Amino acid sequence: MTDTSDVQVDAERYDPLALEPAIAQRWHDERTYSLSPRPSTDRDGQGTFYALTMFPYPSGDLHMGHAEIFTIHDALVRHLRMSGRRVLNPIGWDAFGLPAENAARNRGADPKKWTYENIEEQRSTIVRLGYSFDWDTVLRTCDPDYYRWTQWLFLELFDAGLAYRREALVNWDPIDQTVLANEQVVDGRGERSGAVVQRVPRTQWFFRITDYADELLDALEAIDWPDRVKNAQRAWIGRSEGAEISFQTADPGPSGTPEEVVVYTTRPDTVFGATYFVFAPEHPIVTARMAGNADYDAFRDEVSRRSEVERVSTMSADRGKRGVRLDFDMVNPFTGEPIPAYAADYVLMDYGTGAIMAVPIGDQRDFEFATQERLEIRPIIRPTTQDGDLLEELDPATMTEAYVGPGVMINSGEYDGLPWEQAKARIVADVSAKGWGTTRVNYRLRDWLVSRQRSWGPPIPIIHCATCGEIGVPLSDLPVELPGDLDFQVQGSPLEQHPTWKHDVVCPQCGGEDAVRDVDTLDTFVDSSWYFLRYLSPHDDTKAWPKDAANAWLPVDQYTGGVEHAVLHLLYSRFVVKAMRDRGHLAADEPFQALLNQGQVIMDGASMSKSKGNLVVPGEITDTYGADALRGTMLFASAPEDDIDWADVSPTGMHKWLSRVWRLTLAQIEREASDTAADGAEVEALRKAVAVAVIGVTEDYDARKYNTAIAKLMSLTNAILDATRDNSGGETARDALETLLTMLAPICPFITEELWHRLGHADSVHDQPWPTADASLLVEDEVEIVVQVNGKVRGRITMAVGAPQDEVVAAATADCAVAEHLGGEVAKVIHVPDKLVNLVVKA
RNA sequence: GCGGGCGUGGCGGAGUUAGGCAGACGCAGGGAACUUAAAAUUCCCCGGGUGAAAGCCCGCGUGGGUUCGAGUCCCACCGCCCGCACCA
Repeated sequence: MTDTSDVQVDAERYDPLALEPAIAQRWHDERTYSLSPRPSTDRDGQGTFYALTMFPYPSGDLHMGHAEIFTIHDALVRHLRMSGRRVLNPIGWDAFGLPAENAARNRGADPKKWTYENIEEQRSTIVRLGYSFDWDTVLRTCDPDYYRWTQWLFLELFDAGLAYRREALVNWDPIDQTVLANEQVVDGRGERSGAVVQRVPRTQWFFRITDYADELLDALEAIDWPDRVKNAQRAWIGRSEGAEISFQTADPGPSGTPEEVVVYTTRPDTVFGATYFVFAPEHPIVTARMAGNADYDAFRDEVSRRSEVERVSTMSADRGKRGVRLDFDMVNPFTGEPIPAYAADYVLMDYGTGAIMAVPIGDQRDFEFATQERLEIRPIIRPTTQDGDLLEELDPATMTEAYVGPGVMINSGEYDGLPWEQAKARIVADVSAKGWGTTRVNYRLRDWLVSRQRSWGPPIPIIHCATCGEIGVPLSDLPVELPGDLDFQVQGSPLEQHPTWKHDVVCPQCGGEDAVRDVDTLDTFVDSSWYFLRYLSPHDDTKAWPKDAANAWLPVDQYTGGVEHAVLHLLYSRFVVKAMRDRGHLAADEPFQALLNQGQVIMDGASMSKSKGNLVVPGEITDTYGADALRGTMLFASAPEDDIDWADVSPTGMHKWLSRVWRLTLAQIEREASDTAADGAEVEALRKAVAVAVIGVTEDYDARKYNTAIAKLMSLTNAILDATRDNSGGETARDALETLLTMLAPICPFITEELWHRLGHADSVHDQPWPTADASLLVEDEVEIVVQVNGKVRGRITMAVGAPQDEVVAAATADCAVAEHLGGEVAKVIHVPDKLVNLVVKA
């Protein structure tokens, strides 16, 4: 700061730090942006807009990523309000989760206190940055009056048969003694402990999201989301069409009759090439037959324990496959031949049926395993071109990879000579006719594992009764509250090891005392899968949300957030909405109609982190240049979807521009106060500049292109400067400034509010209607026409609007600069009226 | 490997929806005015080559194609980024 004590300053300097905090606090304390009437009482969807931003996780103060998402979102929201929409713009916190528990475990913190302190810190930063949230709708997923309804949601799904318990292989961290979510496993190791994660069987709760696989896939067509997110969900769901075919064991087996084993295949046409058979190592038929075989147990244990690490650490193509020959054969139903059975790590128990017919000629994985184990590779297809012309026969002795192209069947009995698509259809039909199998659709998507051996989450509201089994806690007993005296220093789950919590219960159905609470909590993604519904009535203690309000407000019109949730939160929320729709609690098919993925804020090409020493926090920028400059800098840097490298941007430049706006406005007020305000010679140019700016900036706001909107506002600022350079400027200059402030308000809410008041307005700039342009100012009598010769620009001429082609050509050929290039006869003329004329000359 | 996206000045980026003046707007840099000086502010220059200048030539990853005309459309290739990854 310069020392101004002995310098006479003409005008007050722009000092955002002096004016922003008071305005920010007033907006918060007076609930300036609360929606009234409340959404829960609103019955009319007309003119309403539900703007949602992914709620923050309170792991510390706000970081630059939060500032980016909120800044984009707030510009959208403030613009919509000025355009006359009633906007629901809620905020809350995704407040359950692992970091609070880790803070408790490592530092002895109380997770509740730790969480609420972080929330308060984030809240004050959000307020300071001027984000216009509705402070009446605040929710925290760790509040009992929120998770009460998360538990209700669980019980709804339980009643519907969509929540169930079964044994599954889960990620087990042997150091922390706990199950980890997939996203907590990085490169096969526990995110926190660094231990190699094991796959262990455990009985867990699941949501039956696979019931909705088809709808989750098909309904993507109708929502306005970025393609990369839709594609990620399509890949995650992974629909494939094929057939199930039943094979039999070659021997009678324990029961005296051959056992049936069903395989799934997308290439039933290649069944004659199935020269061996592979089971997943955990397949029940194999484990039954290999029981007591210590070598096999060792093999199976090693495969299941190491598979996760290998999956991420090695390219699949480079990795050898591990398998063992089993002591029995299977029979290929089409050839009647016995084929050897194997168990191998490349067949997964939880996809398809956990067993495959192996066709080395036509499947790369089978080809690799067959080569490795010296198994027969039988050609059953002769390659053809796409058009069906025969190519050379395959020679297994010299092949280096499986053949997956088109062809006609050979060595395939009655199907010989058929093109492969026809063979596929015939074989599928015959499989059904003979009772050997059926067509089948399979999904990569697995059911959603929701239970966690954690203690900072909603307890699963189930009581296990020795007599009645799994019984839901009655609604009147919700919430099942977390005890306040958990000991986070214990090994394993504090909730499970609490002295009384688990056993202090009777069966709600039979009243029996031989009952215990479920000691697991729900995944934090369950909390966030429905919070956008709770925003409609966050304090209602009679229901999770009002159905009619949900029908009026859903789907969310615009959802803004990071792409890291492409297949987790965004898929889970879609499932929950569809399930709740089918339970009759709401009408919408989808939670989020439109999605905007903002880019990341990085530093010097790398993601920011404390350990890299490249961390910039919003507070640092706000304390130097103010919130307006931070917001403007972020929006000006690039389109919302693109990453921002903070090393490349300039809050100084933004501050300089805002200072210029400040000075121009104060100069206008000065002129008006001294009665010298009169428009100068540039008045027409300024009026036109305003009209051009209004049209362009409005288009940019509608397209969410805030970077170019700011560029146009800067141009308008320059036009005002030019028009008032001689200290002239009356009505027109005031109008231009007011238009500028109005259109800048969604981006820089503080300086615009302050200057708006200084210009003599008692109301808020944020309550002004969005400006419209006087289009008549843009009607011209003359236009500049670009003259090209053979497509190259050679000159420009000024013509009357609507000038006919012959006049334009005459003027163009008369232009000396153009004439120079007219070496020959004009063979052709391309005339785009009022824009361009291209004279084509023969060489 | 499969799927998706992106390549424009020293830098961030405009322009790509609909083919029609490439480099808007800014940052960084250079010069000037004002000032005792500095800061602040204001003005000028700022893709490469050539030229005193006007201008001319080249230029949007590379190579082709379509077109009167291509950063924009089509084909091939190169590079980078992001998903998924033994899913039968």
